[in-house]
Amino acid sequence: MHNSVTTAKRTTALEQKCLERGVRMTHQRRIIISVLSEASDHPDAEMLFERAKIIDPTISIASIYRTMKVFEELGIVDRHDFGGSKGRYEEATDDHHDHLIDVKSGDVIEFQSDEIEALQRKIADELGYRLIDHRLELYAVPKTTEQPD
Amino acid sequence: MHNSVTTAKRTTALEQKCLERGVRMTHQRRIIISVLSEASDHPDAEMLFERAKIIDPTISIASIYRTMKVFEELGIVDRHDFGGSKGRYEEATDDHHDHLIDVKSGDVIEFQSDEIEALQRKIADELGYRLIDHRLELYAVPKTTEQPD
DNA sequence: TTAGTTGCAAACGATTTGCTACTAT
DNA sequence: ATAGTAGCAAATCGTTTGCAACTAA
Repeated sequence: MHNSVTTAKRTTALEQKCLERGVRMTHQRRIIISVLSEASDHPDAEMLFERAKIIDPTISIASIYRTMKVFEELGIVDRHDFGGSKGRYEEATDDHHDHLIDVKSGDVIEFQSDEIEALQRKIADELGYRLIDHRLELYAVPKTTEQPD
Repeated sequence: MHNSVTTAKRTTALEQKCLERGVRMTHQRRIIISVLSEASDHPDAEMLFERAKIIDPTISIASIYRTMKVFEELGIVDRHDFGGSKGRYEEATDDHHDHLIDVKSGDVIEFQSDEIEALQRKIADELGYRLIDHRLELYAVPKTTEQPD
């Protein structure tokens, strides 16, 4: 009968945003939206492709790439690269955050620091610039895992 | 036996570092070192290739890529991507710095902030991690150039 | 109805690599 | 002498695109 209320709501919100901008809500896009909303690990295109194929094995990798591009433009997806060669995606949220990459496990942890944001604005300002965007990634190892070299 | 003293010294220092690690100092590598040491604009592989060809037109792009990889491993070159699709290189310096990218002109400005460095370490620490490395890029527009949209 | 979207396969741009001929040590 | 390196061209990898067949609006 009713699925998870939150999931239903969220999906509708994204579909809404697509329709508003004249972007059609296709079968494939609905699948991709559901894959994205279930992911918390910043998947790359191939991971999205694999997960989408579970739902509909006829979907193509081209649709993943095309849809990610459309969604990026709609502002409902953010793309990162985290140093690797492939792009990685996450559903955009209203709150800005940066990433800490656990270099042992590959895990990505999101964090937020108003202090850093303010400092960045201040630095740009002092250099005579107005900050438009930024990218901050911390590469780190867990303290508990730490071993003597 | 002394050319420009500073250039000679620096080149020697890099050559030294290569020899120490069993990396041969070839004609092409010497050229690439000189191109690098003259660049202050974070050139990509193709730019390095063009500049190297002025000195010796027989050099190949493969040597640029191979040498950059070797130099990266030797720690005498840093590679960035600054959001574009191609890697961009700079001679490594002892002092750490981050980059502000002027999105109007494409210029890259280097800056240094102990405050930001400290804050990053603190954030990692609070998340239970020890900071290994980081990447910070500010994308900004000049205040003076600023126009009403 | 028709403009937007799909899957496919070919094209792409940046980078890497196998090979055979050199060259620094 | 010989291990490392060069240039060349072909290969690879992630991503994009032209096209003809569909499909949401």
